[in-house]
Amino acid sequence: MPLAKEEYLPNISYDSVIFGFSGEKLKILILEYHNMKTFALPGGFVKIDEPLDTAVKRGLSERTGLDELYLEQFRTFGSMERFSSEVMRKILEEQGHVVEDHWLLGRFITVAYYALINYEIVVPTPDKLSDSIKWYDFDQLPSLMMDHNEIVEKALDHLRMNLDQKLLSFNLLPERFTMKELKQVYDTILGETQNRANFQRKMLGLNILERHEKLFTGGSHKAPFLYSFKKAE
Amino acid sequence: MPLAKEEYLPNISYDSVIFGFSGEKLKILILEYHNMKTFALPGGFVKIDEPLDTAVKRGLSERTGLDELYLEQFRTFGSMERFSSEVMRKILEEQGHVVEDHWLLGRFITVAYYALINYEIVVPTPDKLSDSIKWYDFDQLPSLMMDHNEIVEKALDHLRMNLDQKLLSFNLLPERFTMKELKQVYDTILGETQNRANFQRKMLGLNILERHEKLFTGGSHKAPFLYSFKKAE
DNA sequence: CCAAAAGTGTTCTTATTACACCCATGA
DNA sequence: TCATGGGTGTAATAAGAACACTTTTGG
Repeated sequence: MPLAKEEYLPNISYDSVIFGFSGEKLKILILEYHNMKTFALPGGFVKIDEPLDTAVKRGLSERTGLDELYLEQFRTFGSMERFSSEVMRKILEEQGHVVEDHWLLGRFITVAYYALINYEIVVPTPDKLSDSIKWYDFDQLPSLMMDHNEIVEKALDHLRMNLDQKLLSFNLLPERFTMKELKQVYDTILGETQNRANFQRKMLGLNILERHEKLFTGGSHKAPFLYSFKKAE
Repeated sequence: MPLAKEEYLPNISYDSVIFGFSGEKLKILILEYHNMKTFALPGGFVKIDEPLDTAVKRGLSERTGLDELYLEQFRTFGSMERFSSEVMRKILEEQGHVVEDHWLLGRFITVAYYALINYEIVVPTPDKLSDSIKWYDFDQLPSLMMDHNEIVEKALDHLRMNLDQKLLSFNLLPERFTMKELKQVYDTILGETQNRANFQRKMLGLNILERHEKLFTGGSHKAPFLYSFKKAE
């Protein structure tokens, strides 16, 4: 029996905003409940004896197949407006659960996390209550259940802050990458085009990059250097 | 019956780091459990139908007598190490509660908030489980229960970030204040002395201050201007 | 007239920005 | 030798830090 009452803490959930990037567009992982036209962020619950962080990692690993994800907690949402038992009731009925007094119908306080990954190396897997999970372009998100649209906005605000220090942790780029690829990550996430020359100088000035051999692509132009993030310090 | 099981969400608590300032030292509000030599941050629990933010405001209002406090949520702590039922058991026994299977002995995920107030206008009131609550100098905190020392450190990190925008919201200074008083707030919270001339220029440059009449203290020196924060925009 | 504290100026240094220039590459 | 993209240079401006100078005040 999945989601048994005895296994989980009641009234506490987590929701995760999983940003995906692969060269050009910023995407977000959204799941859809079976036959419901109801969209939501991938989330889950915390087991009785499980650390919160572990619960989130477990849930994401199940849905993306990735371990070693860099997750950042950014906010906990606990208003009453965010709770709507009607939607949850329909979802449970659709699944054939006994609905009266089901613990999932209660009010939940949710801890929100975000992650950033390369969506090309991920095959999303739906959870027990939903039947589809897909990447959506960030600027074409459907309307999400409860306060999930608000959670996405707040997540992006946090992602944009101090991107420099975070990019090291996200394993978003290949081991070795060009300055152009790195700039493309910034441009997409920040939603604005940086100046090429100044971006290069700023990145090199941060002293977090190591320069390697040049990359010859066959294009009729100067070959760019490859870089990698410096290990440790 | 206080803290009845039916009234509150289980497994969820909040803890608050209440910074106090009044001219020179930064202090923190710490409570001590009866006869226990156990020190803790003031915290509390969320009622079944109560928004999280409201619960925190309620708890703080009970302990400081202040409403309209500006509270900022900064992190949620959910590890297993933070939970130690031994300490809680002793506290409950001391109060004469029936201890076996008490809901407060379970594992708690706690949402942490901080606030900053003028400690001279506050008479702290202990909560139901403790019998004393006092201001402690920030640099002379006792060892706190569970992970509360860690929570204090993290709170200070967040308080120090973007202090400019927050000072408006904290009702810390009197309606009208001198530049010297404002600088003293910064110096104390940031733990380092700012340059007087540059501080003045920076503050005036932020365009959040209104200049009023001069303050004549009787001191044998130039009288400083009084300032207030600009309302709205 | 003096000391103390407040206000303002000056200079030096360090980011940030915008744009120009030269170099390597393959067709 | 040309177009393309990549690397570096330069000048203008803005922001920050350090310190000096002048003004106001009461004794």
